[in-house]
Amino acid sequence: MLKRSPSLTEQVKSYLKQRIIAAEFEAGRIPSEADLASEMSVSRNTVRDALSRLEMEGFVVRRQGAGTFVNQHGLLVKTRLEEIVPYEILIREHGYEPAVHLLQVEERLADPPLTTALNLTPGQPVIAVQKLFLADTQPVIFNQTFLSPHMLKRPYTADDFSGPIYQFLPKFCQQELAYFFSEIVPLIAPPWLVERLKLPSSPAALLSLQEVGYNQDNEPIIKASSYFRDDLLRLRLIRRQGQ
Amino acid sequence: MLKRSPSLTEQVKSYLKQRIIAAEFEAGRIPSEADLASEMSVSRNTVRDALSRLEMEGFVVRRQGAGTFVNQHGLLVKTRLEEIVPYEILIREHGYEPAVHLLQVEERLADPPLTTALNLTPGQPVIAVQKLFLADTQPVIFNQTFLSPHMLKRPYTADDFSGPIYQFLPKFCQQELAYFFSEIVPLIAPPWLVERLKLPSSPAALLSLQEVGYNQDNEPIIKASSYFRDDLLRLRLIRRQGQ
DNA sequence: CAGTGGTCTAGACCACGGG
DNA sequence: CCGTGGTCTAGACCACTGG
Repeated sequence: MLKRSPSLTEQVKSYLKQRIIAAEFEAGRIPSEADLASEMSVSRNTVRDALSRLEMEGFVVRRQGAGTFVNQHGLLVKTRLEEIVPYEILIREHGYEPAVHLLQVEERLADPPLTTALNLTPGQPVIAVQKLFLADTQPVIFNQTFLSPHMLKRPYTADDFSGPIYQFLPKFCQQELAYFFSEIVPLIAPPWLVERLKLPSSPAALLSLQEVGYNQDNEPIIKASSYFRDDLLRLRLIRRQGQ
Repeated sequence: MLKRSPSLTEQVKSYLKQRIIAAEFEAGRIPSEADLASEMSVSRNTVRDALSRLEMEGFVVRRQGAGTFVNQHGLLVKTRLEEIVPYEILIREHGYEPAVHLLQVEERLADPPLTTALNLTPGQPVIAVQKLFLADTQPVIFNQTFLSPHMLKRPYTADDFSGPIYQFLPKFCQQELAYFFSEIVPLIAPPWLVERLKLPSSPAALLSLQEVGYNQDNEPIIKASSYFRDDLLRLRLIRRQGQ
């Protein structure tokens, strides 16, 4: 427990997470911050940072004066929408075996809303990537992603898009995806989505995520639309008091 | 800038937020952490905590080696789903004048799913509260909240439910709402919702939030279902890399 | 290279919980 | 009352950005 890079805080966090998942703590009670600090020979602040993140993620609850405890409810639910997670993982955590079909990778002209969202000049092309995610052979997520080819630092083939876009970006564009800005939109599946997702009944309600991704310099770099079958997947979220 | 409670961090945060909104920073550049610290005579850690929160909320971006900057994109969007915010505020920030109709407050028997969610024993009653939120006289949110009457420390009247439930809880139950655990569900409005929300067309897609609220002791205390007209309101979210 | 944010430490005091 | 988490300080070193 002395290396750098994962940060110390990160190491402490994953160590504790591991012990929590292994149910190593009696009655869900986690040792005091001071004890953990001396046990791992780090400062109490480092332990506190790690515990804060675990609390944000719903793994523990802290009560002033009483102690820190495992959050049984939070443990049951692993996938939370406020975190960017590969859709494969989301599918697996719902109990299905995930698969991805790369449907299409093509360059085309950006339409005006896309031009605005990505800060392009009119008439510029975009790369459009379409993917279909399966859960145990059933289609569950349709995803369409757009990015500007002028970010590319080296040539690509369609196959390079088979993984998550935020793994493509560092490799081919020397960009990092810092965050997504997402709108959650319910909709009645239009015919083309009924067909793509092989929806059993129609009309069917779908959840859609309309998002713009930003890099570290806070510039919009990708636009993505995803459509979820809600009968097989459920998006979850922890909401806290603001301020 | 020396009082206690709100915490120093909180004071620094709202001071900076204020200056950001007033666009007081040249070219969106925020002074260095060291400068801010000495300017306000607090430690750099306190400044950093405040900036971290502002970053989480999308108000600023930080770049190692470069500096801290106002996030223009984040400023445009004020209401974020991961924060518990009164629906009135959400409606106002969408540009409408909010209003609330308290439709019903009644005690009834808890059905089995509710019994499970709130950890009740079968046959126990619950208080059911129904509210309708209007945006400029148009119905936009229908909300139904359930809580167990055995938490009540003193008698209530229906009117006591006219504000947000998390203002009722401290007063009447000596409980604090720590967080909501929420599922986001799209649905096709059933007839009773078409009627309640006066939906102009049918079938219409709605967004629904199915949530369970927990207190500081991590016990479930309320269950709430909300239904949003998505043509008037849009739920937004910032998603970041996990880990 | 100087200046920035990122991480970590050691120590202090406070507010609250529960016995 | 003691032990817990909550807050804050002062100082250190590192990694990175930009000129």
